[in-house]
Amino acid sequence: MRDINIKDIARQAGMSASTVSRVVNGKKHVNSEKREQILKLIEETGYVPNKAARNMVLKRSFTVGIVIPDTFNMFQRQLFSIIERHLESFGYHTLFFFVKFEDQSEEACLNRLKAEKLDGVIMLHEIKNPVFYEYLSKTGLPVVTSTFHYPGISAIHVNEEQASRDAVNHLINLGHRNILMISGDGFTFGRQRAEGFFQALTEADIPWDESRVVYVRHYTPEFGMYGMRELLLRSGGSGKRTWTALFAATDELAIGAIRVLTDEGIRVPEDVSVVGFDDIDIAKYIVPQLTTVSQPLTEIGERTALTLYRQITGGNTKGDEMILPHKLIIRESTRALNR
Amino acid sequence: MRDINIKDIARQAGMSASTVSRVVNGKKHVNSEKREQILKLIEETGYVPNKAARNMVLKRSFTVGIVIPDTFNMFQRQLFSIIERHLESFGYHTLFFFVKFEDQSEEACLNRLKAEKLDGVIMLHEIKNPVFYEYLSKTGLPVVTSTFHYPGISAIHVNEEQASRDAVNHLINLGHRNILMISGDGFTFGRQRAEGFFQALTEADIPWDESRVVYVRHYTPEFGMYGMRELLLRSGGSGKRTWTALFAATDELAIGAIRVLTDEGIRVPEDVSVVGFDDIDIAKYIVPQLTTVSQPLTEIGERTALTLYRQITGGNTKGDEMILPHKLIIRESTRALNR
DNA sequence: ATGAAAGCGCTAACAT
DNA sequence: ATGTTAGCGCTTTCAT
Repeated sequence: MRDINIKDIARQAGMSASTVSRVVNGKKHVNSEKREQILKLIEETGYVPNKAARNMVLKRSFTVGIVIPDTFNMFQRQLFSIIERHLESFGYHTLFFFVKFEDQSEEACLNRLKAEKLDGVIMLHEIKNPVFYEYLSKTGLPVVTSTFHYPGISAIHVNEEQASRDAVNHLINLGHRNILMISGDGFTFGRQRAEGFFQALTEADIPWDESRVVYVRHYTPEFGMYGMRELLLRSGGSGKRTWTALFAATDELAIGAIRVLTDEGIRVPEDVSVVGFDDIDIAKYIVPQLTTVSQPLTEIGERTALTLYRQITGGNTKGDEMILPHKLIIRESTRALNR
Repeated sequence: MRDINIKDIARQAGMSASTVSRVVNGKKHVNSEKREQILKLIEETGYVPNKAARNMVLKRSFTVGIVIPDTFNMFQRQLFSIIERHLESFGYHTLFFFVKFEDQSEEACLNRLKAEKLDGVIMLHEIKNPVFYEYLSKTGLPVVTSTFHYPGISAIHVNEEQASRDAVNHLINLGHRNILMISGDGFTFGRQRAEGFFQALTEADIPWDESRVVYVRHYTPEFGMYGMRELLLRSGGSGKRTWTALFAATDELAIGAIRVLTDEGIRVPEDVSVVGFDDIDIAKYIVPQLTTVSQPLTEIGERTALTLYRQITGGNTKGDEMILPHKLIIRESTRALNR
């Protein structure tokens, strides 16, 4: 069945395509009787304007691209739902660009980006290839990065180092001094969170060396298990454990780590306190409820969408960096060191 | 900066747009020297064909729509990643249609669907409005439903009733007879899983009435908590507990339920055994590791993508229903009733 | 093997 | 207020 087009409507109404177009786009200067008639016809026929044709002549798509890792975690999953909702309320559709782990994926993503005539781009994923950013700045395409920062591009994020320091200080205030960390080497935030960890130790005059942190490949429970096992190995096995607290760069890492600890007969929080990061949805349901750093998900999503919208509609916010407040959420997985 | 188009390339190469088009689309009948020259030019300039123009003339978009609930859970999240990957390997892009809880969202979704000139649609969400299905069958648009079935539409899913029966039988075999269930009223699978629950009880000659199942609004941990509290209330509070096992229609429901049980001082699995459904990623990491029914995620994703691809490319598979095998995964959250 | 020309469905400038 | 017309960037006959 051929879809019906604007000319079909025009013909059936006995008017021109222009008039139909005006009605469809809610323009002024059209007789209200004719408007009604056309609207009725549209309703009856189920006519919907062909988007490709529309995009072509308008040279835009009313669509915003969201660049997100293929393996997006629950934090990102929640974030993009919020962003998608806000964008929709601004009248934009959302097109996802899943970046896979493979190298050429970034390039493929860029090519699709070019072909789409997007109105703007939101990046929830830290692309490595500088060509990507060059293209964005060269074309002047509105962009905002969410949860990380790239020079010259508007960004919405928390202060990662400070947030980590707060998490670690919570542990220190609880009396812990021998603290380990699992982080990842994939993205900037992994290094920033580790940096905050070291800063907190330094400020508390706790001696440390690099071996206190293990860097894993992905921020998933599975890699949390790997990281925890490695840390256990480094510290001479669970029998000779002298450390009493663990900071994980993401909640999912923490969940994996807790799994290993539990299997080893090490109780959380009785034997070891654990802090995560992100405050993903399930953090408050699992046993033990996870103490974690909460990023203001809703606000990040809102501000990201709004900042992009402002850029698209001309308010020049390009390059602004917005740091939103994080919050330490103390739950059951941490407690005072009993000694 | 204006994006460059096919004419720019043609002019720079001193050839016609037709030739460039042939090269871009890998057609025969073009001098290999000229082909090289054009390819080089494309490389240098970073030219990418305008998708809207291409879609318009071709009357298709090489894009598949995926209809998915706005609040998609982790199971769906994993599923759609797999589907997206496969579709991409077939040369199709993916466009997401998030259906929100509000009523008019389904209609809005249908309108967008119409405007997009999609090559096919995959539904991971059970749309209620019959107009939706009418449109699909009227246009002959390839469609596959995944994880549920609608008459006349190709479907890939497990046998929900049987899977539930298996889960409940596992509890029964462990000696449990007083078993409760949390399900949802939102979608068909919620009713099917409850149906399987009742069937298993009947088969084991365990008397039951409807009050053994509580139906909650969403399949989330939060609603798992509500459901568990309601069940506790119905059975006279945690003090007078006589039931010993719980079947939750999704793992997320189970996680919320376990949270409430833990808060009430009821231990899992020592006091109460819990079975979930879906085998979401974290099910094997949480404490206790969740016994659950695993849907063959990878295979469902593969078959869904493949079935749609076959429909698009003419192999007539329309209306086929494919039932894939589920598997009971026994972990730590269930154990034999000790009495 | 290549180019000229038509046309996809739509919007907007222009004319009336 | 409404219709006519041109043109968006591309593919595809149809000539040559």
